[in-house]
Amino acid sequence: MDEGNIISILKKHELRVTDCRRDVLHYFIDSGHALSTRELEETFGQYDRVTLYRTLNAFTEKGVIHSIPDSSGFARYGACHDTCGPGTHRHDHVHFKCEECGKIECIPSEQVPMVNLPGYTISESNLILAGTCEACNTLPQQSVSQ
Amino acid sequence: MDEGNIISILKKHELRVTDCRRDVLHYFIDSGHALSTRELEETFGQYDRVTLYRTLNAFTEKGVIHSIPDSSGFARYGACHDTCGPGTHRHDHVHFKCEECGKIECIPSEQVPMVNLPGYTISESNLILAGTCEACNTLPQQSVSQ
DNA sequence: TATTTTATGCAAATATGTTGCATCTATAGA
DNA sequence: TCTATAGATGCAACATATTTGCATAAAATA
Repeated sequence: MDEGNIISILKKHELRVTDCRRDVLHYFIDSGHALSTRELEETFGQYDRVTLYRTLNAFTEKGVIHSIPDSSGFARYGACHDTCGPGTHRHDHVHFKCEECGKIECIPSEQVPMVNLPGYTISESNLILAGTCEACNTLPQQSVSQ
Repeated sequence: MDEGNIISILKKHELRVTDCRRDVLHYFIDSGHALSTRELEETFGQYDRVTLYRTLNAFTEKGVIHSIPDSSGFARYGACHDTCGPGTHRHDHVHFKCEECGKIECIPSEQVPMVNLPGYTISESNLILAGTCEACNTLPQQSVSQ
């Protein structure tokens, strides 16, 4: 994606355009998988850890990215769909976590089923799948990166 | 649940019966919601933090409890169904997280849908719902405890 | 360009989770 | 019931993750 689009996404979400935010958003959109804070720290050593954390929080609050439920205890994030905005966040996602390579992919095509729970209000619905991804099923054993 | 049942559950899962394990398992079974490590530390101040972490890991390995995917970045745990054991863990769960009171409930009756992803092997399937629970929908505003 | 609002970097604090080791205890067997 | 032993506990220390305060720098607005 080109710089113009990156900038317009930031502005649309009421975020000031800074180097850090441009670089991080670029990376989110171009990488096909969900990102851990660890991976972001390693990728963007030029920015302070604190700045990266604040960037992630700002992006999450404004609906640019969403945090992904994970039982490993580390926060993970993925880029939101175009339809997400400050007040119009689309709250249903399907994610697949590969136990071999550790990568989490967003599966956009699948529909998260609606569940009926009388008395409850459901605003968000996340389906988390885990197993072995296509690449790891095909290729020989890969190194595991949490 | 009475002490005899607690002890038999521990033994059935190849776990030595100790005070800490009895108390923690009791609490898991009697509380209707999923527990954070934070809540366990606060509840069981008489036991060392390390012991509680090791208890959680032992319970998880033996299939007494399961960790619950959560986007907040904290580990959460819930008691497993009767069908779970050291080698026979049921790897599909539905959980509901209330945004008001912060509690996570296990919804045992619902079926997690099977998703077809060609080339992928799916070994686990978790559906995470979020919104407002029945109690918070009925009662006036409650305090939020993460 | 001047002003204001917000982002950044650094230091430090807090939270979360693990490891090593000495000691104690639950369990099984004599 | 007593004893041996594998495993559980507590303590100290470590490792990593995340947040907060504050001074400075930069972006947006007029």
